Amino acid sequence: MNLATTDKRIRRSRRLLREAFIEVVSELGYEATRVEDIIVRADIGRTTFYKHFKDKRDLLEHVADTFDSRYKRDLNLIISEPESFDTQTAVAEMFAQFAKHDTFFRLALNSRDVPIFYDSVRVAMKEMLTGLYDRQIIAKGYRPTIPFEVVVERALGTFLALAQWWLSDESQALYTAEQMAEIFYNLEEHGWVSVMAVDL
Amino acid sequence: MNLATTDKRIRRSRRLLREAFIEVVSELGYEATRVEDIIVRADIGRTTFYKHFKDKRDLLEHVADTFDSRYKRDLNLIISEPESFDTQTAVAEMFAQFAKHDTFFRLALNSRDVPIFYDSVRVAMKEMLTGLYDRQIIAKGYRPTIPFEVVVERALGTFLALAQWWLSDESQALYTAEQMAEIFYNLEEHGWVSVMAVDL
DNA sequence: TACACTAGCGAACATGGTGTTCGTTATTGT
DNA sequence: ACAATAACGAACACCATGTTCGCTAGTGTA
Repeated sequence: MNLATTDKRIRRSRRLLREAFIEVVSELGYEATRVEDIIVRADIGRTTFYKHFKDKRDLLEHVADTFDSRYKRDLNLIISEPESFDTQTAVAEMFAQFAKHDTFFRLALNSRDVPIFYDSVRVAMKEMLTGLYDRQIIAKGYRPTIPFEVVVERALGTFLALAQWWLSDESQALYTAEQMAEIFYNLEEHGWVSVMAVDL
Repeated sequence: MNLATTDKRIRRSRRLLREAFIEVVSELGYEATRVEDIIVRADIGRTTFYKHFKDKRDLLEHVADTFDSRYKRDLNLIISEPESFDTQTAVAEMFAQFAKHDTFFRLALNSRDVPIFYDSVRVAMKEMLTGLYDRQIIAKGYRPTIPFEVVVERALGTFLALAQWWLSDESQALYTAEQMAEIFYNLEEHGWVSVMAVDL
């Protein structure tokens, strides 16, 4: 796909198409979105669209790749830094990334209509959590009685459920990324009762 | 949709279309499948297809509904029985249902290409868990500090991760449905460390 | 069994989105 | 300044969709 073109016109066209794609798909859903809708929104000629992309699917993958490389770069920085060996700090950084690219993540998590987005996010987050739990298990000499895979899948489910809720509505205003990480930590470490208060 | 028609021809046509749908979509994937492919495989006239279904999506939903009604009946019986007020017993019954209809559930949990199958299972399980957690929260006077919705979504993630693992490979031989329910209970109640042993 | 009903059928058709071609104009990198 | 080429719009062929119509064949019921 040769992303790093020098020609301004090419970069501009692709950027406009990416932006229009996210907008229109957010409104209509992937299936219902037509190429026509995208190029009208982007104010780009029909010919130009097909010069860059084979079809709607091709653009979808391009958009997914673009976002992937954007937050994966940041996330990889997080893993490599020594202070992120603390789980809570690392998870807080993950939530911060979600807030930073919230348009994309909101689309990815909410519409099961665009499975590629959801999957790519899922895979990236799973890698993160796998690394984090791996460290803890080694550090503390734990030995899983059920497959490690299942422990991670479960933590991933928790993380994505929290993230989805955090991005929806206006709940980002209620909790900071650090507070979300704390909730995640409590749920994982102490079970669901840890997020319950008791009425007298 | 009036599923229980008396006319043999109607039942036959719909059955042939359901069967053809599953076959063709398995081979080509949902997106790439055309109505043309389905009616050729089913050996059904074009007119007949559109007499029964609005479009490809409509048939998809009909197929999902058909599978749904096969296991939902059993699950609804579980909720209504008094002994299932105990969470662990109810969850064990849910695992037992997965084992009973394992062909369908294995398909639904693994196939990402036909999200509606996965979704319908997800929705059914979510209803179950919502009922169970609702009871516990009321019984113990708990007051959630994060949305009840998120607690349930998280439990659902745990349940589905365990179920998917249990159905795959031959791990059904390793644990019984009751033991899986115990693992689920420990994870939910006491956190992930509860399924870890410690090396000396 | 007879008969009214209607599902299934194929052929033909309108519709609408897809992806391509071509000659012209505008913008870019060097 | 200029050669290269991206963007453009209009026109087009193509193909899957979904509908219409007159006819045939299978079905439930009396």
